[in-house]
Amino acid sequence: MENFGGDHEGEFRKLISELAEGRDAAAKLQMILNGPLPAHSDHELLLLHNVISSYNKALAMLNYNNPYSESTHPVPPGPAFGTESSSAFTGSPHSEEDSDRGGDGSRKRKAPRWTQKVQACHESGFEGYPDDGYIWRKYGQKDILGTRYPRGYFRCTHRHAQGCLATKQVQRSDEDPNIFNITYCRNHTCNQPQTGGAASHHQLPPQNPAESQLSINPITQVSQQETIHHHENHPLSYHYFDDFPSTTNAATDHHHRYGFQQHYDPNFGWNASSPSGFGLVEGNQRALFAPIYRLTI
DNA sequence: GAAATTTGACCCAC
DNA sequence: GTGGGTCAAATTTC
Repeated sequence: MENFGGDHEGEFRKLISELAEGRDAAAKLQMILNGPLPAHSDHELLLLHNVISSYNKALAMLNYNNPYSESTHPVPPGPAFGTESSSAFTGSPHSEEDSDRGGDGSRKRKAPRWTQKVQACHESGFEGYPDDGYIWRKYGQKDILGTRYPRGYFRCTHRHAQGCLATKQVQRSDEDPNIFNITYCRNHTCNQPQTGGAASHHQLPPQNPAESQLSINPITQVSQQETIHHHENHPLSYHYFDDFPSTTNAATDHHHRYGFQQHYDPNFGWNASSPSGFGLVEGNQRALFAPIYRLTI
């Protein structure tokens, strides 16, 4: 934001801080309204939803133009990018892979990573981590030192067919088993169906924030519920929660459309075998997810 | 039978 | 040497 040039860094940060506080407050209110207490009208929820969305968009705009951010494109992806995902695949998978291997053939890479914390708020005992619109295939699971829950390793199901190198790691939070830490690595380069499924309504594809910045869709962004953390070096850390109107129909439709499968693991929760661990909602159960993004490049 | 998951082994960075 | 990430064979599911 050009108005924050010169010596206005403090003002800029203060402005974002105020916006973030407002959004947090609205988010808390939304969580209450979405809680187990008697249902509130859709109109009320929609209004609140719009408030949060406005905060988010303001923050996104400010941050995008933030000259003080140490990250070139610090705004992480939002759940609403699903339908826009294909246009965001601008990265070169080969170059990423090359950089991953550091030129010496090493499997350990330093590809950009970004972490999404997803809170599964459930009323019925069902829990899981949200669909991000992509179909993942689990290729490993490991117990991580110092953590209570194992870490699951997923790769894009089109890895071989289309050479998509996107991977993600899913691990339950020690502090709150309802929170899943999902670390994405590499953007998708495949052409997975994103339209029509529940995913496109709830969760953005796991795009590297550094590359998805320019594809913000303010319309779909309205239906987000997430908390955003900035790059670890970024002075700001803001959150926003947005409604996750996971209707039963949407979830089951997605299930049928993509052959949705999940298995419950007592340690790991819902283990998704296909569309990326979406919190399957059955019957009249309603699930809310609050993703938390943190760029960890 | 095809596709996905599980799980032990292997490789590599620290 | 240790821990994290990936591979690949075995197993399971559809």
